[in-house]
Amino acid sequence: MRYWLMKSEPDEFSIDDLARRKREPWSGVRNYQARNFMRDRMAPGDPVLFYHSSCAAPGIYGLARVASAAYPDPTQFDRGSDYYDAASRRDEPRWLLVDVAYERTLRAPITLEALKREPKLAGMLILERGNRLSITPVERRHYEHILSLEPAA
DNA sequence: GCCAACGTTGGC
DNA sequence: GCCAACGTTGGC
Repeated sequence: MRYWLMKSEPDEFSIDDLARRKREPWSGVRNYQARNFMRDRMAPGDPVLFYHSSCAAPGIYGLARVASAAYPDPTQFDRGSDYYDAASRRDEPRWLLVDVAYERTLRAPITLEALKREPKLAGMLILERGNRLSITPVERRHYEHILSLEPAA
């Protein structure tokens, strides 16, 4: 089992949206490294940290799980979609997605600011300078430490 | 295959 | 809105 962090802009799709939908095809990934993670490394059941980016308080807002194997992202063939890719062919799809299932919303978000303050999280990809990858693997010890930062119920 | 130009991401 | 960082594109 592997652990992951997946970014989403809450204006586009937030943890609350996922809570309503329960399960969502993670469409729109247009980066080869992120695609390869989904294709080669992700497996159903893998835990996911749901991260809000490009917002007032970026950080981890909830927990989810990978809910399918990778399969072709239909938006790449949809001319009306922002994610349309004219160069991708149906017989050889360039972009893939996985379904993501809602697990729960954190009692309080663990902000990027808070993550940066944790010496034990040094080396996490999300904290590395210039990292823009929308899907990153997370070490188990980092995942567990992050959960330990959640305020008690 | 190099690399400059360009586009995008995402924190601030 | 700015801009640093980084990925992609395309001319050569």
